Amino acid sequence: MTTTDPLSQVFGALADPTRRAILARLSLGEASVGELAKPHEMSLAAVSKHIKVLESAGLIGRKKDAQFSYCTLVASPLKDIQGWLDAYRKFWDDNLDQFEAYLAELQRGDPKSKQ
Amino acid sequence: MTTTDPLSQVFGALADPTRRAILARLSLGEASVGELAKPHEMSLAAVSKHIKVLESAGLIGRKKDAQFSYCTLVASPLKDIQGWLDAYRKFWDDNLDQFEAYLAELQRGDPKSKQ
DNA sequence: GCAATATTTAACTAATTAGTTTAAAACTAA
DNA sequence: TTAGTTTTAAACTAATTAGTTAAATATTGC
Repeated sequence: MTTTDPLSQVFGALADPTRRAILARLSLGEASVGELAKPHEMSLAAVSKHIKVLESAGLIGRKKDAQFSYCTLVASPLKDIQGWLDAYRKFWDDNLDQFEAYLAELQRGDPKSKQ
Repeated sequence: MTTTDPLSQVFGALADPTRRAILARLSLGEASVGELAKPHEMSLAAVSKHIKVLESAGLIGRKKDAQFSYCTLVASPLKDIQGWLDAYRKFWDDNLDQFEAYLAELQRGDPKSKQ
């Protein structure tokens, strides 16, 4: 990810299981860096860096309280990904597939489709 | 992306604007490596590598014909991403927000929601 | 002020990535 | 067979990434 366009940053941030696990944890509610680090086997500093990547991508927000840094999920970049995906949904959406098959049948004049 | 889990591979493949442009082109129909490379300023070899990354992630399929290699979009990994995203949709989907608010109102017995 | 806690930064290493140019491979057509 | 076309592979460089440990920073409570 040499480029810095926002979508690449978000996709890049999600391209790591530790970071996705952090987001999954945050979907249950805010947590401090230490709490987020606990389930992972790497050092706290490593998790701190992962959190920074997520923060740079806009996927988490932070609130400092005393010596703690509380993280919260920010979903808007995920919505952007959803928007990008929308252009491709027609390639896998079963309902749409069926609809297209139905249209194709109509064009062929296949009698099965007429009842 | 040191890890090799499929979701990380797909997210990683999408974390590059050249590769997303290639997918966008393929959404219009199959194309050879040369055709895919034409709009990009980098060398053909570089585009060939990008295509390989997309192929490894399962996002494109290939069909060899004479000296040409024709690429096609394979959308199933995008469907997997959609599935992953689904867990987070509630954090940004306005309709769902409204639906939840509606449910909450029902539970409260708020008279406004009853007609 | 001092000790303890929470987090980040610095310095470093090893691996990966994205690109280059050049060469090789596979095929076509004359 | 030879020349041209398409694509991939090899060898290389420069930059980035993911991790480490150790030190620094910031805050609390005594």
